[in-house]
Amino acid sequence: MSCFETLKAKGYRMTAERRAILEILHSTDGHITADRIYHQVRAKFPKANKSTVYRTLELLKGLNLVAETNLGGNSVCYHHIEQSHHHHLVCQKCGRVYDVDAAVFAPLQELLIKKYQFVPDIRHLAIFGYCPKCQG
Amino acid sequence: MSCFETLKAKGYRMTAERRAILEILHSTDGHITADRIYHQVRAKFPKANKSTVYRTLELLKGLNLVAETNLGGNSVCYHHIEQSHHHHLVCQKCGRVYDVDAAVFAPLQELLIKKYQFVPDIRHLAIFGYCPKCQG
DNA sequence: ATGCTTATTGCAACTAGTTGCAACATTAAA
DNA sequence: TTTAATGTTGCAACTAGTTGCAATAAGCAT
Repeated sequence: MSCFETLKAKGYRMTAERRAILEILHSTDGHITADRIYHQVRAKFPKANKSTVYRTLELLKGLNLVAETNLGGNSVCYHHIEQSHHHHLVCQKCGRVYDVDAAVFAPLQELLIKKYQFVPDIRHLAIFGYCPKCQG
Repeated sequence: MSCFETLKAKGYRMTAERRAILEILHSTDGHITADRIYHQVRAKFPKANKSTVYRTLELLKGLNLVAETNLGGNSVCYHHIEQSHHHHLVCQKCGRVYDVDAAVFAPLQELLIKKYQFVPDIRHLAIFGYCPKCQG
């Protein structure tokens, strides 16, 4: 199901701004901040408002079409979800971001379900620490 | 080593505002937002500034004297670190917060070290999901 | 194509948190 | 106790993100 169909199926509407935001997310390799999305949307729709961008990202996040990740800077990053989920290891020293396969978290998820009857909804997690090059 | 000594050992100074903030953190059971700390400090020092509160919390966080946790509301929470570390399971439906012992994360930590040579610095983590009462 | 319902937008004002800078205050040393 | 060094504060202006509301426009039915 395409993003368009997912929106429609839930009674949401497809607007020019939303299309633009989805296109930006699709054409972006890696992460992008809300502010950068906003500026790109403005290039096409000069009077688009930032609240529209934030509200759209919030909506897409709720529909599981984009992932929101706090990579430790002063603003949150977004990216479009397609294939496999992955998480991030962020080095507190050098700032490098490493991708980790979601499978690594499977044991933790099972443990939380078994021990706490809590079903985690781990979508895009950033774990901070020290990378191989910055230890000691 | 007391908070006071930890600060002094690193060349930081103990001021009236810092003392007030530490007292508030110590006397608070559970979590408290920066804004609430700010208002309590103001009760004692009417012209204290919010940037002082934020800067002090940032400092204490760096010294591992307080933990910062995003519990999903619109502001981050703090609490003073004493005994054992623990993490949080936050229900996305009802908002309840459950404490989880840090030991639950030990296997994940080992895996990250072994597989990625990444040493995680998991201090206060919030995992979102659905609690026992809100499933289905 | 027209009209109706209601989702969506722009706006403006707001909250949470950050930053540069000059003034100030703690600490240790003389 | 005075002084010097520098850590800390208040201030004001800023960034990121949110919210209520009236105006607008998408999508559907006719």
